Amino acid sequence: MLVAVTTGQPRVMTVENGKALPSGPFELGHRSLQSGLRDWVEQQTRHPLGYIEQLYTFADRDRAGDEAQRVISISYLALAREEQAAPADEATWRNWYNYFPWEDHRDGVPPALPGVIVPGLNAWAKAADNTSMRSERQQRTAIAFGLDGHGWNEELVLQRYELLYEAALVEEAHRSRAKDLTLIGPAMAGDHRRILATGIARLRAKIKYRPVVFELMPPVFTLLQLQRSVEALAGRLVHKPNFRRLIEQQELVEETGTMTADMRGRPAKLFRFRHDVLAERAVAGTKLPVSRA
Amino acid sequence: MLVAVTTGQPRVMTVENGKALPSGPFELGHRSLQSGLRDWVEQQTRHPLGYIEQLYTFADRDRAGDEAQRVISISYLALAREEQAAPADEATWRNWYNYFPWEDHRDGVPPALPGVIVPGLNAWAKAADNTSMRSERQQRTAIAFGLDGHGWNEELVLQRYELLYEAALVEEAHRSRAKDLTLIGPAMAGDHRRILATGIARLRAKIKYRPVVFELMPPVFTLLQLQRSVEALAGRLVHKPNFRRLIEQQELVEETGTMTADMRGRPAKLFRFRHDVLAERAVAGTKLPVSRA
DNA sequence: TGGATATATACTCATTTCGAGCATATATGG
DNA sequence: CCATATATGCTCGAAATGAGTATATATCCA
Repeated sequence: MLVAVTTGQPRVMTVENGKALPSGPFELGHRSLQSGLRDWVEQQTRHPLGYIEQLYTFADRDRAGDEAQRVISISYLALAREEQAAPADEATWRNWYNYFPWEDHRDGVPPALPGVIVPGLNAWAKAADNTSMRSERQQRTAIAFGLDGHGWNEELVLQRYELLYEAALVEEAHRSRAKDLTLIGPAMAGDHRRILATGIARLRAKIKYRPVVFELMPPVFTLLQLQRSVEALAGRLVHKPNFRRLIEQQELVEETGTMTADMRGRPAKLFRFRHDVLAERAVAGTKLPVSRA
Repeated sequence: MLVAVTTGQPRVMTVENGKALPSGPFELGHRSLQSGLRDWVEQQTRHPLGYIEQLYTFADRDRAGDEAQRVISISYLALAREEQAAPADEATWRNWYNYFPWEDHRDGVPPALPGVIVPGLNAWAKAADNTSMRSERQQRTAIAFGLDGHGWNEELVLQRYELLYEAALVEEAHRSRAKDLTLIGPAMAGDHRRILATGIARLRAKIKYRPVVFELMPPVFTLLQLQRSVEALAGRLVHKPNFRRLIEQQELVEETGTMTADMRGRPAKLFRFRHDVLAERAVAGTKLPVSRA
């Protein structure tokens, strides 16, 4: 799962007309899985890769049809700067909110939430066999989707996807697509959408305590651009003065001396990431003000 | 990697006379890797498993000698209550600080740190080829081991182990064990000690925001016992009143109504974990006051 | 030319959280 | 009865956090 941010939107590299994440067989002859992966992706996409992190290893039986030969899939999260050349054939960048329309709260609560999802999940909860199961489904729904006083928690991406899967509100949950339910968002091959949800959750958690956003930024940027990137990933807006306060007091960036031009509004200072903090803080922690309740 | 806490010490299940972590081939015929693992461990150790989490998947070439057939190893972290019957043959619980004597700061700075480790790492740093490499090694050492004003960070277990490995201060780093260096702590088979370090780091990070400590506690416990377990894992002491404040104000536990007896000092209330918070908070977050700087 | 508008940047303030110390209560052991 | 060990409750100041306000400097367009 390869992520970038452009024009204020989080993008993910897809293949097969947006129906799958890039994947490939493991090549022998590399020192490690990571280096093998890096070579493979850079060759496929002509993008230099920044940060790479392992997501999860699957070997579940119901993934591939046949029993005898089980495939082990190791999923990765990688960050890149999109700017450069177009991706290789077949591969395209897609806004990840295409696949998770309920996850973008930057312009308020997405219409699909009160419109389709909440009613659908309520119906699913009511359809449970007994009372305790019903109330458990109700509670999980309320926590995951921030209903009755629970507040939206942007990190619960995977829990939300799994609820929708259990409630059969996403296409992947159906073997045969006969149902006349309103299904939410386009499906992807296999469990690729689940991997996507895992990666988004991981990234949303990580930007709060590791300086990984900078892997997604161009070499030089304004503080507002940085803020927009964080907001794109988190799917929610942050308080501008507080954002700047945190960035500056942690000395994550330094001024380049130059300013933006050709923009609406007052020109902004351009900053660059202080790469020396990687040594100090990659390890020791950072914080971004994506609120926590 | 199977973890428990008894008599105030963090233990890990080992085999081969403490030289290896339990491991086994993947059995087909299970629904998923996790369920397969759970069955396997419960059968091997006769311990019911609580929490399970995937650690990391390796397939590095230098792990097994031969090239043609590469083994993929998926490591897991699992938590259990030790109380019950003795483990199966060959398997024994060991204090994990046997393998990482420099990680236990509950009684102050371990003597091995100023005695052997810091001098060893300094020598290694000085032996670097050029100035920038020297200062980089110095800085990594200072951050990881909390030297010159950096403060001890208990989560950097893996970084510390890797430094010691790079500096060839642990036995695993030597193919031939000819060197006359003072080597620190007993080695384990393959990269098992590295897996252990990864697991400890993960667990130390996790107890701060997820209620996983309770997986290691008996059904009923005092607040001090709970505190001692946290301290055992974290390798550092916590402030008692603040610890109690956090536990109580988050309503993680409830009184059983009974008290301890046969103890020195004033009898303490016994508590049990409120399992309902798993629904609310397993997902939404918790905090423990293991300090962060 | 002069608002309207958009962005940049600086400062303030109340609330919450956190780390640390102090005080008191109730047991055991001699 | 006193030393000691543990339990439990309270206070206080420093730091972090969330939210609001004010001012500066651009562009756009009537």
